[in-house]
Amino acid sequence: MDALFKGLKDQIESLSPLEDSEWCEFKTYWKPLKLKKGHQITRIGQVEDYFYYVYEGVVRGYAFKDGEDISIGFSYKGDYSGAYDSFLTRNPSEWCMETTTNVELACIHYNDLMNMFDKYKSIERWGRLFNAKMLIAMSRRQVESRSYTAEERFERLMDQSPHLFQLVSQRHIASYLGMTPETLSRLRKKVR
Amino acid sequence: MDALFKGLKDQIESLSPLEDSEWCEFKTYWKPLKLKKGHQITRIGQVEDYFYYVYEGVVRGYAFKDGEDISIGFSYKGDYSGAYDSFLTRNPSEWCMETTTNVELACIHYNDLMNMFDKYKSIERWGRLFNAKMLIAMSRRQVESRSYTAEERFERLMDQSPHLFQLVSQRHIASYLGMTPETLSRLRKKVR
DNA sequence: GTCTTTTCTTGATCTACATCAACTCACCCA
DNA sequence: TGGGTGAGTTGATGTAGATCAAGAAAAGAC
Repeated sequence: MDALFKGLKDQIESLSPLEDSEWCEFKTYWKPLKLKKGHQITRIGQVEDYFYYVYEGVVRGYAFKDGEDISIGFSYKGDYSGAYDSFLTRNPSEWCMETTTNVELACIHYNDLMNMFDKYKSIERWGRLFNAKMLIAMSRRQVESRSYTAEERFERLMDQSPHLFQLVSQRHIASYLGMTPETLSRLRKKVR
Repeated sequence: MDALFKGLKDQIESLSPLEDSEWCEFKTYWKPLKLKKGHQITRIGQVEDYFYYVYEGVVRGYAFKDGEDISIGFSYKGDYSGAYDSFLTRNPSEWCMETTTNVELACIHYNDLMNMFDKYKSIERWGRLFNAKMLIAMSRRQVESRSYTAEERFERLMDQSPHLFQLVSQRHIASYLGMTPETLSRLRKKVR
C-alpha cells in the first residue's frame, strides 16, 4: 500500500513537485483498489467518474467497431488509465477499460480532482503537464500507425514491449496493431 | 488587428476566464504576424520556439516518411498551430508547418508563455484545458482512422470540412486521409 | 502570352492483408 | 474423464487500395 502511494507521488512529482502539505491532502482523495483479471472497469455509455493510476498489472482500453472490439492501448505499472475522453468531457464513454491481469490501482473521483485543481496551482500544473505528456505520446503513435506496414508495426512492438505478448492475448494485440489475429499469427511464425 | 486579439481573447476565455489585468499583460507577449501562402513556419530538426494562433487562413502540419510528406493536420481560423510536440519537449521537431494560404497569425514565445504559466493560475488552467481539448480531438481522430475505410474517411471529411477541398491540394488531403492521390481522385469522381 | 513545371486524372496491374473455413490445442467445469 | 468452448494456426481465395505509367489540365515563370 505504501509502495503504491510512493509510486504515485514520484510519478506526479516527476512533472510538478508538491509541498508536503499539498501531497498529504491530495493523497487522501486517492483510493487504492485491487481487481481480478478480466474485470470491466468502465463500460460504453457510462460517464467515467474516475481517473486511475496503475501500480501493478495491465489495463486494456478499447472501442467498438461493428461489434468487434479494437484495442486502443494498454496501461502498465506507472501509467495512468481510464476512459480519459469521457472523464474530461463528462459525456458517455465510447471506450471501455478492462483488466487483462490482476491489477493494483489507485483512483480519484472527478469532483475531487477538480477541487484539487482549483485549490493548488502545483496540481493544476501537474494536470497541464500530464495532458501534454499524453498528447505527445499520442501524436507519436499517430505517425507510427501511418508510417509503417503491419509487419513493421509488429516488429516495433516486439522490440519496444516484448512483455506484452505474455500478458495480453494475440487477438487483442492484433487489434491494437490494426491487423487480424490471422495476420499476427503468420507474422509470429515468420519471426520464429 | 483588434479583431485578431479579440478572437484570441475569446478563444482563451472559452476555456478559462482571465482578469482584465491578466489579459492586458498576456496580450503584450502575443505578436501578430502576416505570412504569404507557401511559407515554411517550422522546419524539421529545429526546436519550435513559438506557439501560434490562427486568425485567418490555413496552416498545414506534416511529417516525413521516406521523403514523402504526410499531412498530420490542418489549422483554420480559431485553431492553434505549431510543432507542438517540439514546443513542449524542447527537442528538435519531427514535424514541419507551412501555410497553404495567406495567413494572419499571432504567436507567443515559449519563454513568455512559461512565464505566464508561472505567474497566473488562470493561464496555467487555460494550458491544462487546451491540452485536454487537443487530446480529445486527437483520440477521436485515432479511432476514426482505424474504424473506417478510405472511402468512409473521405466521405466524413467531405461532410465535416468541405471547404478544405478548396484550400488545400489533393495530394495533401490524400496523405491526411491516409491514401494516395490516385485513390482520392477516384473517390471524388465516384461522388460527382 | 507561351513555355515549363507541377497537379490531377484515368487505366492496367500488383500486393498486402482480410476473409472464410477447417483443424489443433489448451483449459475449464460438470 | 471427456466434451465443450474459445484461442491460435494454417491454407485457399478475395479485394481495397497501392504502384506504375502516361495523358490532360492548371498554375507559375519569364
